Amino acid sequence: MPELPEVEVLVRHLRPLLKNKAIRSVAVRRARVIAPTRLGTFRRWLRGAKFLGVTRRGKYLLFELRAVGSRESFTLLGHLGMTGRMFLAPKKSPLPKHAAVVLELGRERFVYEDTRYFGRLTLDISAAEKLGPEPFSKGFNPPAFAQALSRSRQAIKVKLLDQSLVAGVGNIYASEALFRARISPALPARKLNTEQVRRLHRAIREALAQAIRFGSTVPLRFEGEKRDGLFYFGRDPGAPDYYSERLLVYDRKDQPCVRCKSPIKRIVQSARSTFFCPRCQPSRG
DNA sequence: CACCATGTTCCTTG
DNA sequence: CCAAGGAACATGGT
Repeated sequence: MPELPEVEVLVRHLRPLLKNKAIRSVAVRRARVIAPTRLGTFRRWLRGAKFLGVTRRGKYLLFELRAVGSRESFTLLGHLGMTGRMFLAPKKSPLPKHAAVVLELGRERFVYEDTRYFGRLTLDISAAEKLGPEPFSKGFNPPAFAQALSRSRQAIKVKLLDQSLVAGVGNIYASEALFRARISPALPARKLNTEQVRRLHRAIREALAQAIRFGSTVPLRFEGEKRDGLFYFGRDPGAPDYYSERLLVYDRKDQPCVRCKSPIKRIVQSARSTFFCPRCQPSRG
């Protein structure tokens, strides 16, 4: 369930639930997800520590914690990879098959589960320090964006996945932003003109903001077992299905473009699917 | 069996 | 040193 909007919605959900809760015990069921932190180190730092807050940077979750009797706080870094989930569940509730880390909080437990184990929950925060600007920050502006694009011959769609360019855009919202900006995903990054850079800058913000708004509005079930193609969160049974109105091009191969009715095309770039409308997003023009 | 999947990192090549 | 491409990681759905 990754990409910035999903992480943002999750962080807003977890923040009040975790605030001031202390970790009574730590269970690491899959050591790879805490790497490169060692098991002993991980347990020593977390056991007894209290959650002060939760924030987001790109697709990362930053848990601020403080050890008992200490005035210094430290950061636990989370990432959901492709299939990660983080949620609170009642104490002794059945653990999912791929529960990777479980933190006992008293009446409740914090569960990080991840089917493919591509995600992380670690004390090594170096990955988050290499990220580019947050999409809603002043640091992400058209001139700086243009400058960053100007040195790359890569297709703009591929370049958007580079987290040092702008943090948080993933495979879904890269296609969505390019559709909104009416720019071909195959256009080399350095070929975008000033107007296109402006449109793309705006489209990225709009695609992400709209998704956050959507995720904040719809009832979500964070501990869900199954993905539902909606937010990749679980959803309450019977909740209305807004999926058809949510994503404009992603996963819509052969379906009519919402703007011009031409069939949406799927291409592969750097071994990943890209969806676009060949008429609204022409290679030239 | 084949192909697909929301991500990042490491290794190689130019 | 840098940019770019591809494999690897691990599991499940269709």
